[in-house]
Amino acid sequence: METRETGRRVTRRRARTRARLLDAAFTVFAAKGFGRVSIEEVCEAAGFSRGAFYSNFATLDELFFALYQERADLIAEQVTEALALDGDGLDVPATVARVTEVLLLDVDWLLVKTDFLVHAARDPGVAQALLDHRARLRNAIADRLSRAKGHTRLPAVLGDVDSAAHAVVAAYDGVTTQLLLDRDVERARAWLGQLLTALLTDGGAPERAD
Amino acid sequence: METRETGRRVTRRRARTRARLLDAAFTVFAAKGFGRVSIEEVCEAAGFSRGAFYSNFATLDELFFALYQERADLIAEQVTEALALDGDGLDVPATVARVTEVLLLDVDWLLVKTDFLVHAARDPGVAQALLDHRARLRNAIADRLSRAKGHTRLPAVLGDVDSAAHAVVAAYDGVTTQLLLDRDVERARAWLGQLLTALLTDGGAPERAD
DNA sequence: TGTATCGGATACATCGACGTATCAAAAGGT
DNA sequence: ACCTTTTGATACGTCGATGTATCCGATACA
Repeated sequence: METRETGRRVTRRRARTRARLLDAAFTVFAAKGFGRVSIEEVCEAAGFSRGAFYSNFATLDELFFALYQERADLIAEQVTEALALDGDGLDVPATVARVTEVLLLDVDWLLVKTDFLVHAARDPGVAQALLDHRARLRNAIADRLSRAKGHTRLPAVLGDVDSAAHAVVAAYDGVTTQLLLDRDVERARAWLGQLLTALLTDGGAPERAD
Repeated sequence: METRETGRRVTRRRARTRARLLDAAFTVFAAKGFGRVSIEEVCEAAGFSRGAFYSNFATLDELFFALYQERADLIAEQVTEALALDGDGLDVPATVARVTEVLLLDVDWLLVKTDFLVHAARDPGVAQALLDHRARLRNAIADRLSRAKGHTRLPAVLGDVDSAAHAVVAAYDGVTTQLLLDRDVERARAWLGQLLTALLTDGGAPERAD
């Protein structure tokens, strides 16, 4: 009778509609941009009326935040996995290729993510969430690099592995920007691979056994 | 409304109000984001009523586009200037410092620019304009690099100067993304400088005369 | 199966933004 | 100074989006 801690009595249906709303929101946001989407459009795309929305979210911002977090966690997981596939002996080109594939998988996601960036840039709370997510990714990369230390060496200017991880993220963001404009995923992947190789191997020269 | 070809009889007042509208728009867009700004807000910030707006622009998109082009041309000019200051013998750190200063001058501009990117990503025509602007910048950089060739050498993976110019732009975009979130301009400048140095000098090792 | 609660649909009132039509003042030419 | 054209202000009608209040069907649990 009480709905104290363990929550509501009915949760199966609720979870389903919430998920459907998030999925629909992703599609609609990707197509039109967060700033040009109304609550009603999202509901329509999900096959609900606005009642369902207001029962699950207070505002469109809230839904956007939930959507971002859901997908961002998914990506973070995939990246961590792609990083872990090698043993300790970091095969730079192969790992770079795997990670690149995950990061530049879906242009729609990049669109939504950039919308979210613009949104976060004007709201300190949201910005913090995004910074946290980025830090998580960076740490995964830094861990990977430091585990491989001794097997491969990094360029001098990038000093510690943290700087190197920062550089990787910056390269990713930079390539993303161009990709949003020309929509050429293959080229972006190749280009990101080249950039990361240049950054992570000493001088970018073809590998020498040492 | 039609815009006549030859003779506007009155242009002084018109030019002034147009400029004031653009300035006000910049402020308002930077503060709230393009997607959350109404025509009336822009007019109010400029000290006009909506009549003035509709007399000068057909839609908010049109104003946004005009605003972007105005400021982007200004930046391109400044960058070109900063690139030309050296003789032929490209002093990498000094030039990088100058360009970095120009590119990361104003966070408000970066906010507006990123809004514009998001906007362009969903409109092929606008995207083309942005791509053109980026190409102009890239070419200025590539020219600079090729003029300096023989004095300095580039890392092998970046091959031709065009790739190097691409890398510079990508680094800029990447650093911008982080800057939008943490708003630390000084750190961003230092970081961009470090990145560009790592990319443009061979392996990032201290320069050797060759 | 009964029943109390939950979840989503519907209807309604409100509000803000938009675009236009019209008007008065300003500006420029002569 | 006069007259014409431009330019920005005002007033109006419209439309879409929002949030809420209410209601009915669905769902879990006894």
